Amino acid sequence: MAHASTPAPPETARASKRERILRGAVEVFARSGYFNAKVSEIAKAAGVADGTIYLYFDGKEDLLVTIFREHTRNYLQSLQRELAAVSQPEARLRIAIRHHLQSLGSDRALAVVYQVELRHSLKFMSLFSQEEVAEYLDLLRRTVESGQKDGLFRRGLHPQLVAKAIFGILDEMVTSWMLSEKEYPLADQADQVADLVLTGLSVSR
Amino acid sequence: MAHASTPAPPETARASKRERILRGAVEVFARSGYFNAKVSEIAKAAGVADGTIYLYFDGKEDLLVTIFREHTRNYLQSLQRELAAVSQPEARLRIAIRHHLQSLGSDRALAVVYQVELRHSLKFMSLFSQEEVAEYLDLLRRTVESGQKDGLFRRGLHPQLVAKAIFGILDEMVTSWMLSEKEYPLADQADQVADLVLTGLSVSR
Amino acid sequence: MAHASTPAPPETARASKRERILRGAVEVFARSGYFNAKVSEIAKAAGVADGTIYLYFDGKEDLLVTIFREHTRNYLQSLQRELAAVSQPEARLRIAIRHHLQSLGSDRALAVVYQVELRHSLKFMSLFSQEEVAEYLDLLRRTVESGQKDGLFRRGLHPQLVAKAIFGILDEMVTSWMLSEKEYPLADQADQVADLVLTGLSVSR
Amino acid sequence: MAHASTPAPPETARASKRERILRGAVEVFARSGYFNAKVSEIAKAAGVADGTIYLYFDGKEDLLVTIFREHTRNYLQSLQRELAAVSQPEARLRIAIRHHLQSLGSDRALAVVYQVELRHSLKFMSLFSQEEVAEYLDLLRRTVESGQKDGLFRRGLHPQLVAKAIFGILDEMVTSWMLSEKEYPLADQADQVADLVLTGLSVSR
DNA sequence: GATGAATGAGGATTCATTCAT
DNA sequence: AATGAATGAATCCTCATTCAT
Repeated sequence: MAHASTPAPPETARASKRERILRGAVEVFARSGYFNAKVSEIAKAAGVADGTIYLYFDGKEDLLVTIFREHTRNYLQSLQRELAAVSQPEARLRIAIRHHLQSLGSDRALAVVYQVELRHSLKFMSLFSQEEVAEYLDLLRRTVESGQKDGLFRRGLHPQLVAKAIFGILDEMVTSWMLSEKEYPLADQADQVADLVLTGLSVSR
Repeated sequence: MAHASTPAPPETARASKRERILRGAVEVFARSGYFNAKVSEIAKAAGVADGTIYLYFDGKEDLLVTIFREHTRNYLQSLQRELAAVSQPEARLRIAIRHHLQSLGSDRALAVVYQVELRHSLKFMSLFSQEEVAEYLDLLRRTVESGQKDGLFRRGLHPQLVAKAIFGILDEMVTSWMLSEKEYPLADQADQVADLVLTGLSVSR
Repeated sequence: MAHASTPAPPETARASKRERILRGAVEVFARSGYFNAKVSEIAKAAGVADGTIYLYFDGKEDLLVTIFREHTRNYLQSLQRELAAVSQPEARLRIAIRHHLQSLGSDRALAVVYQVELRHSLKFMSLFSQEEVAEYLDLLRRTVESGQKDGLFRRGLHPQLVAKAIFGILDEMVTSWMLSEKEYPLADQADQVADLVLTGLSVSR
Repeated sequence: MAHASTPAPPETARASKRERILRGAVEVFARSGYFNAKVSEIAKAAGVADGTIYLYFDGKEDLLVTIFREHTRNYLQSLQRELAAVSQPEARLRIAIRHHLQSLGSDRALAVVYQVELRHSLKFMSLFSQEEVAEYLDLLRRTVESGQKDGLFRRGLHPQLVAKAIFGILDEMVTSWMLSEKEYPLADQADQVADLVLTGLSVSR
């Protein structure tokens, strides 16, 4: 496609350089923490020169924001794909719960960035709770509401509160797993957690 | 009470200086974030010279650790005092939930330190999840267990998981409140949250 | 002598406090070096409060200057006392050489202060070469001159140069001993050094 | 000589930056003393940014050590070159004496660093008396020994002691010159000092 | 596009000195 | 006279970012 003569970083080389930098950042942030992470360390982990990072990103902070945005977007997209064909509220919650635990449980470094590094400051925390995460909470809330409307879930519980509670439970599970020295697979808890949540939501007979 | 003339920095002057420094640290950490907080800013907030901080603490990090330890200790002690005379598991959980939301809901700066600044690094996160917090989780777990044994709470739910879930829900409520731009009193949610939790635990009829 | 009622630091207590501070300073300077020595360390070594040092001295620098001045004065006085009854130039040089090596060889901490700490800066070096030390060099020079006049010492050697040479030799012997890990008595070299010097000065037959 | 266009900081630019920093350090150490010397002053003297110094050296202390090591190495190498073709012990000593006085006498700032700043602490003093300086003393000692074996120098004098004495005399001459306010050329004393030493060593007739 | 040498702002901490008691 | 808590000036070094090549 490129008929240029000289170097001509093919599309993919460029893409992979950007990805390598992001991956390097995830690993270095997870290992050292955002504030202690050195840009030069990230460059080394990515196999590029320090200055190269600034060709792709605005700086250290932009790396963190980008990691958050891209992973959250991917996360939401794949979740929505999985939910597309499922309308049953209970099943939808089970899928969401498993998806949450699987996504972060499959990449400890990414989990550390999500559970620890992204909460470095009020600024990031706000970022965290806006937009994408708000959308995620909304998705949970609507599912709860629809379950209540269908008479599947107990009414009387404020759907927004329930959505936050589910998020809080999942968040705590991930954090707890991430800090644990035992190496259990996080997704193994999906059924238990789903049982807990659905039991809590279930209509008493 | 002291009739002596000279003795100088009476017990309380010294104590209050220490407290002023800790309070200054809470406020500056909440405002600027731990890493961006300048020791000189804390000193100014406390009304002491920069160097004075080092007469009372080992450094910036020690301030954060001390804030955590002392508040958590106080928190646990006052909770245990409130629970001393209460044996009914439902009532105990209601008290714990309200206590949690009240403690952090009455001091936004402290809440920021707890929800954000203490989670700066894996190191602090670990600190956070050890000892005092572990004791707190344990208290919740034992209450759940005793409710299950008494037939008040649904069996089949793993008590440790339930304890984590309760903690996760509370944690999320505090974070959500802390980040919210609305100024609602956090403790007002105590009943709702307690209902949510107790409903989830209740034995179906 | 003091009929005062209360504390009444008797003459000697005061004197000894001053001496204790100076001795503490010699030891701490020798151990840590002048710049790394902390005033509070000296106070501790002397068994007084930090502030007390400032009742007796103008500060850290004054301590070093005072140590130098007082020891050098004592040194010169005792040397002059020993030389008072001796007129023979050879004997006078032998006495001076032994006296030099004995004085510093009997107190390694003091030797360190003299050979190392006093040479911290051009300012101290100048102090070192002025006044008392100049007087010492002069004493050596006059002895050499008188030996030459008497025909005991070879003429043709510039007396001032010889005096500096003798001082240089002695200085090097002290430094070498001070740095040596072996624990030989420095004064044992007095005769050898004196032989060396006197041989060099002796008239060829 | 280099026809390449881009390669950037040519060997010499880099080398000269390093040299400029070292020279700046010599001057600032001589002017202010090691402890009072500010790294930023050295950077200014060298015409580089503060941080640049840390690209070439480990820190302030490393600068002092490097100055010492490199100058001493150069000194010894040029001395050995001068002595290579000279076997006569008297001539060898004359050359060594002149070389010593010339080297330090041609650079007052360097002399200050050698005579004053390097003796800041026992640690540096030890450095000073190890390795290179030990090699220098050895060279003097062997020359004395060989003169004694040849019957040129008086026996009965301990060669090691004589070597130290020569070093002490030279050291004192340099210090004395360095502190003097008169601006006499130090090397002018070479013959006088050599006469003094050789006279002292000469066999009586 | 890529490099990496150079920059220089920024801050935690130490410690000599003061002074109220 | 003695204390020692308090002060606050002073500086080394790090590291995110730039830009000439």
